[in-house]
Parts: sequence; C-alpha cells; structure tokens
Amino acid sequence: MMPTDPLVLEAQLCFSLYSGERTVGAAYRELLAPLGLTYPQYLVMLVLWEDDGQPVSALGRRLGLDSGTLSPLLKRLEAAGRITRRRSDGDERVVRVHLTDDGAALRADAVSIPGHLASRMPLTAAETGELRRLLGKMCGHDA
Amino acid sequence: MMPTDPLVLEAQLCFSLYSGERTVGAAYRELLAPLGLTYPQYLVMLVLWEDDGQPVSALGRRLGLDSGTLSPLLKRLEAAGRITRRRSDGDERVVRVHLTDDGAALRADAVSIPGHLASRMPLTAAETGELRRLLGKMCGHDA
DNA sequence: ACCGATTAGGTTGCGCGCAATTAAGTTGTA
DNA sequence: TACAACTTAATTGCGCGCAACCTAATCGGT
Repeated sequence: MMPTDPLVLEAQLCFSLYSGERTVGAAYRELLAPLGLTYPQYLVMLVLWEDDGQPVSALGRRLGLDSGTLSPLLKRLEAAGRITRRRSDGDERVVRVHLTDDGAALRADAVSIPGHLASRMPLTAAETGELRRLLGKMCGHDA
Repeated sequence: MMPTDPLVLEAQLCFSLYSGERTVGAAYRELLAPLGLTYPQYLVMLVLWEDDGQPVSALGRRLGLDSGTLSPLLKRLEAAGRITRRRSDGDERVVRVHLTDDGAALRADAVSIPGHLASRMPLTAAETGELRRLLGKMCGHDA
C-alpha cells in the first residue's frame, strides 16, 4: 500500500474548492447574464434585498470583502442604475447603499435562480446541505 | 413553519463556496508567500512537479484554465526563473513548459504545505475527504 | 500541391480580490 | 479647544479568470 503523494493535485482540498467554485460561478454567470449582474454583484444585491440602506462596511462584513473590492463594484452597480450611494446624515464618513426602484424590482427576476441552480447540479438536497455544513465548519462558522 | 427565503445569502450554496474558497485561498497565500508563489501558480507547479515538459494545453485541461489565464501566469513564472517555455520540435504550435532547476527544487519546500494546511483547518480527515467527494460530484467528476 | 478547416497559443479588455496607502470625518482626552 | 488616535471609504497596483479575437502552424480532402 503506497502512501498517496501529498502533492498530487487531486489529493488537495484546495483544488477541489478552487475548481468547484469556478464551476458553480460559471453556472451563476449564465443565469445572471439576463439580469445584467455579475456573480459578486448578485451577492451584494442579495444582501441589499435583505436589508436596504446598509453602509459599505456592513456589506463588507457580511460578504468578507474590503473597500478595495466593494468601492468599484458599487460604482458599477450605481452606473447601471441599480443602487445609489449617499453619505450618512449622522456620520459623514459612512456611505449608505440604497436600492433604486430598478434594483428592488430585480429581486423578482432573481427568486428563481437558486432553484434553477439546484436543479442543474448533480447533488441531492441532503448532499447540498452537508456540503454547506462542511464549508461553514471549515470557515470557522461554529455550528 | 415558515419556508426559508431562498434568497437569503447564507441559504445559498454559492456563498458557502465563494466564501470557503477565499478562506482557504488566504491560508495558502500565507504559506506560499515564502516560496514566492501565488495560489494559482502553486497549482501549476503541482502539475509540473507531477509531469515536467507538458504543453500549455495539458496544463489548461488539468486545471480547467484557458490560455487567457495561463499565458500571462506562465510568463510570470518564467520571469521568476521557475520554468522555461520552448516550442515543441515536432509541432511548432505547441509550447512545452519545463521546470528550471530552481523550479524543481522548490518542490522540496512545498511538500509540507498540505500538512500545514490540514492541521490549521477545523475539519477532521474524514470530513475533508467527504468535502472533496461532494465537490467532485458537484463538478461532475463521476465517482 | 492547393486551400479551407482545425488546433495551439497569445493578446486585449474587463471585473473581481486583496494589500497598501491616502483622505476625510469623528472621538477621546487633556 | 486643541490634537492625537481611530474609523470609514476611496484609490492604486497587481494577479488572476474569462470572453472575444487574432495569428501561426498543421491537417484533410481533393
């Protein structure tokens, strides 16, 4: 019984993750193209649909992204007419991100996406749940 | 019993994957910095350590990357002295990627990386295996 | 031998991610 | 009230990923 070489590509979790993320990303890209959203932009919109008017910092905390990523992304969403950015009244440092009517309406077109994606993935609902659980545990989301 | 809103960020597999990939990526970045390699460059080196002198197309097939990603990445590895690129003798279209002595020697510094990473991740070996299995199945790597 | 189709790789353009820096606003403390 | 420490975003620079396009080399059929 030979021990598996630890440096074989497929033996490394990193490659499964790397590869899996890009596979799912490609599927989302396809579904999101009609909405005129990229995959990260969709994630930002999800957070805004949950709770409109959040500061940039809150979006960053929720998604694990910093201003270096969010600032230009939000600028593009603003240019596309999906959001507006306004300095907060109380604290001029914070920029609050608000949905436009167009941005809020986009939610209706997005509700079907998780279902479409689940149906095209060769995993059962139980497997998907287990996958989410393991990924969450991996990131230290204690549960 | 309310049904969970399908658009809640955390209910979506995509976000677990997105987030997990970046978490693991950050861990690799830290371990790879002393070697002067980025995470994708490390994946390319893994493939070359397994089998030196492969054409660019073979690297792309193995990693799921196209020339738009690989060409500049390989150029940077070449500039760093880790690889060389030579047109194939038989077919002038194919470019074969070869490790330099430096690139080959780097393998010795890399063998400890998978172990270090596994030890800092809050998953058991069994969980990691299950995670890899699910990710593989998700990507259609029939097994 | 010729010519269209195919294949391999490179280039361009754009949108992330992330580190590092900067600028502006706010808070705490003397 | 002055002033240093802190907080919030924006900016810069670089390296991916990927789509779209381009060029050069090879192959296939006639």
